[in-house]
Amino acid sequence: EVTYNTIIHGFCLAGKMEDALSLLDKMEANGCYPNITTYTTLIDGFAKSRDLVGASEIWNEMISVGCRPNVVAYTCMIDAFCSNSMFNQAYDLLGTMERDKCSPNTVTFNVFIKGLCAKGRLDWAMELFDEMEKHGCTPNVTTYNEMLDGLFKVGNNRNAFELVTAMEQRGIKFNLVTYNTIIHGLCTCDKLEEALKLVGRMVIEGIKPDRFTFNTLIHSYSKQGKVESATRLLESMSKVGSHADIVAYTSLICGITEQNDLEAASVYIHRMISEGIFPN
RNA sequence: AUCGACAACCUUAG
Repeated sequence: EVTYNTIIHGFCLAGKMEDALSLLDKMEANGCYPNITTYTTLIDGFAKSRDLVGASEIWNEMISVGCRPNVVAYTCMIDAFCSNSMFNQAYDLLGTMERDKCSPNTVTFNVFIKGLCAKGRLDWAMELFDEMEKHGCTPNVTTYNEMLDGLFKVGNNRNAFELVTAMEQRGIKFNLVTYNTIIHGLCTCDKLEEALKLVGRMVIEGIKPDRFTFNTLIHSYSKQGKVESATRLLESMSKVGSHADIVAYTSLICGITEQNDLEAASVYIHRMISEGIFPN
């Protein structure tokens, strides 16, 4: 079963849900019984493909063969509802979990909060954020990162920075994503100097800026017309082990093009191609 | 009172 599960997981990651399903059929035909992991893998795959019908079909099959959903299965199904913006159904399922003596955990709430944040439903996300403690689920750094990102993206920088302060007070260690999220938030409101200060701070903390960090800054510099700085950043990436990728080049080239410097733009297009990165 | 191996959450351009 593990072998089947692993391959099914591979198909799900590739978004090839038809192949995943035919493998499920095959495993059943060969006398292998799908287990809870098989079902959660498939439900998660459908959730990520935003295919609620597919997810529900697996869910129903799981129930009909007498396989009891566990916390992962419920969480994946909540994810499926959330990716379809069906938050009321997701919330109902959260209630079902409690009744089913299958308590949600921090990941369950994180999935729900992520879905709400993705749709700008920060009001509801903040409620859940408060509510999860009452369910015995402590927000972790991922929870905070999701909330921060959501708050910045709806332009609620004030609450975002309050949350940053709260994290510091509660001793939540910032990770790479935390820094990248805040840096992105600062860049979005053109506070590039503040963003650079944070880069300095993360380095001091021993956290290496990655391509998300660089790309965010390159985009921001390009947008502000500071193409030289953007270029310098892109050039420096390889020195710290992050290879410039399609996002870095696209951001820089957009900036250069804004300046009507088409020759420079074509230089970078050729360079990215020579590095095996093809413009899309 | 679990041999081991498989499943769920966060950040970047367009």
